[in-house]
Amino acid sequence: MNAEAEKLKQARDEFVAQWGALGTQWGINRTMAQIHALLMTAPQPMTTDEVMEDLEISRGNAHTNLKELVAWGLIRVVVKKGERREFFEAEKDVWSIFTIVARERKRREIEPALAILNKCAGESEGITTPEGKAFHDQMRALEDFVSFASKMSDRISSMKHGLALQLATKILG
Amino acid sequence: MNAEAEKLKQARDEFVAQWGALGTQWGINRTMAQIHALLMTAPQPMTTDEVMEDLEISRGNAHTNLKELVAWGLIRVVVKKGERREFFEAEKDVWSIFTIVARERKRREIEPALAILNKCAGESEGITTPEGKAFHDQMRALEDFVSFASKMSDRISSMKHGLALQLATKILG
DNA sequence: CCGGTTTTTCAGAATTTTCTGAAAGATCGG
DNA sequence: CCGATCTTTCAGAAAATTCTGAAAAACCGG
Repeated sequence: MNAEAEKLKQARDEFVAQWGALGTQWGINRTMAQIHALLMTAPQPMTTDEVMEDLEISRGNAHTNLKELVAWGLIRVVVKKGERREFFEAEKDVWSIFTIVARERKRREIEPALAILNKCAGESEGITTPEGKAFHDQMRALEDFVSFASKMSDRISSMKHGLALQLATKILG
Repeated sequence: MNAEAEKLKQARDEFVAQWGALGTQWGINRTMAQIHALLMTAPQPMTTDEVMEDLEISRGNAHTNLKELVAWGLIRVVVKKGERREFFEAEKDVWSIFTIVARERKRREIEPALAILNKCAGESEGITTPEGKAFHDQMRALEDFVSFASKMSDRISSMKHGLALQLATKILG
């Protein structure tokens, strides 16, 4: 292997390792983040066995996390002519990745929060004590804000990349 | 205890329990989220012992998570005249809570990501193979996007609540 | 300084999450 | 239908995280 290929391999390995460590912070498990990093920087779609070998993980682990990434929509299954094995390929466009992650986070973080707030606000509706009133108001304030954030997230995610950028320019400018 | 107080207690207990469960999804530990929920809905600042008793947790656990919440800025220490014990009080304003969480998430999620991307982009600079070029481009694209998101987050967080709402109206309208 | 109170720390226990490896299930060409 | 290949599942192992409880440290009025 020549010097350039060696340098590339090193940089890529580092990216995969570090991205995996970072995944933990994001509430995503290490392996899933590593596979994602690996596929995002793979020149070709990869098989389960290649992923296993590259990351030195078990088949079960590779399989589960590959399917999870497919469920998120961050990677796709690719079938090749004359090949029975499945190949996996990552979405590489950053705006697409962003909208996918935003959608998933909304589903897992925003929507359950809204449900709780709405329920608690409802249950404390009409209580006449000062404490009850304060609690109710606090729930409503949180609910309003979260609901508002949810709508913003939808709106931005549904924009085309260019349009979002244009909006951003206005905000940053 | 009368019916209204009972109803309130139930609603609040549910909020604390559910918010705690939700915390897990957010990458925050259950106890920390529960304490936060408890203090956000407390009519008065609370002591460590009150928090312990209310959530049925150990002193060590209560202490560690209270201090962690103080470090985040989500709660404050309050000293009362003639009292040696510390009391804790939560920030209740939703916009303040949002900016604190946004700032912390940026620090823990965005900044480390930027560092990795920048390093890997640098290391792969100037590699002439097609794979090397593709890797470098991917790193730069990710870096640009994350850096951009970081700036947006700063800009929005530093707005006054009213101004943010005004901007939001423009986006949603 | 003393005795009482409150805060802090941390080793080991408990719990939760993730991973392995092997077995079972599916798919396919012949 | 068979044998080969690939995919899926899952019980138990391993690892990571969180919690307890008790001891140590800090603090304070007198």
